[in-house]
Amino acid sequence: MENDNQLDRIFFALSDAKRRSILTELSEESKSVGELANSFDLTMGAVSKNIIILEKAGLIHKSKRGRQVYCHMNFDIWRIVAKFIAMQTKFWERRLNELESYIDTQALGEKNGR
Amino acid sequence: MENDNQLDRIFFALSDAKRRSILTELSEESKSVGELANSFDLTMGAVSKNIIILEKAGLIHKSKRGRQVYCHMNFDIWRIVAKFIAMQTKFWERRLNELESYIDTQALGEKNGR
DNA sequence: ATAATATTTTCTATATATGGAAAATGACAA
DNA sequence: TTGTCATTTTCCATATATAGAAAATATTAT
Repeated sequence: MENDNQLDRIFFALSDAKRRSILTELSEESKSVGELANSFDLTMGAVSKNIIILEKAGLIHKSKRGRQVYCHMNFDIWRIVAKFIAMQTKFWERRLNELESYIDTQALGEKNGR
Repeated sequence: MENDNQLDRIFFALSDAKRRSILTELSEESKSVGELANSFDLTMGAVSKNIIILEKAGLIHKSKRGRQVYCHMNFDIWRIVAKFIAMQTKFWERRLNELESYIDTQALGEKNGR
């Protein structure tokens, strides 16, 4: 299963409260590494490293504006997580399948709209 | 956030492909530690340790039948994961909130029905 | 060119994760 | 009781994660 490593990286990235907080901030709005470092009690180096973990998991992506690096949430990656949940949970299966196809159409909209 | 450690444990438990495979097997049917050890190329000790990680995350629970320890999937724990996803993903928020209340009623049914 | 700013990388130390092998525990059977 | 089976625990070695501090890189400003 080639996709397994991707899930490994996603779930590992999510297994740390600091990284989840970073994601929560980024789900509000995109921020630079420095802005994120101010929000958390961490050096810039530490934040930078955590951001790389989130990036390798595909949960965020970066863009340069001047000397600042802005981090943006990748909303459509959550489709993979939802698919995994659907596989585990018999009860919700039908409901999550609906959700999944909804996400698929949203992901398309994302690619065209942003 | 007292709940953070719980999420840490859940996502960390899910960050390993072997443990996810164990969960997939258990979502089909409950199995003993030995049966699980046969399915994977691991010693019983190693499987036992991974099962403890899944247990501490609340993803499974155990029951003894004779000298065998049977592992059962905890379906309702996924509610917490779904809630986290909902917080991150603006687009699906409304859909996931529906899902969440569906899960809440299912979780109640679980407690009475099993 | 030089300085200042934002970020990444390197170095270092500490902590945690992992699994095998073997000892220990617990439960049943004769 | 003694032996056997299923599981857990301990011990050990190896690998990875983490963050701070300082050096390196890249970009803008003077």
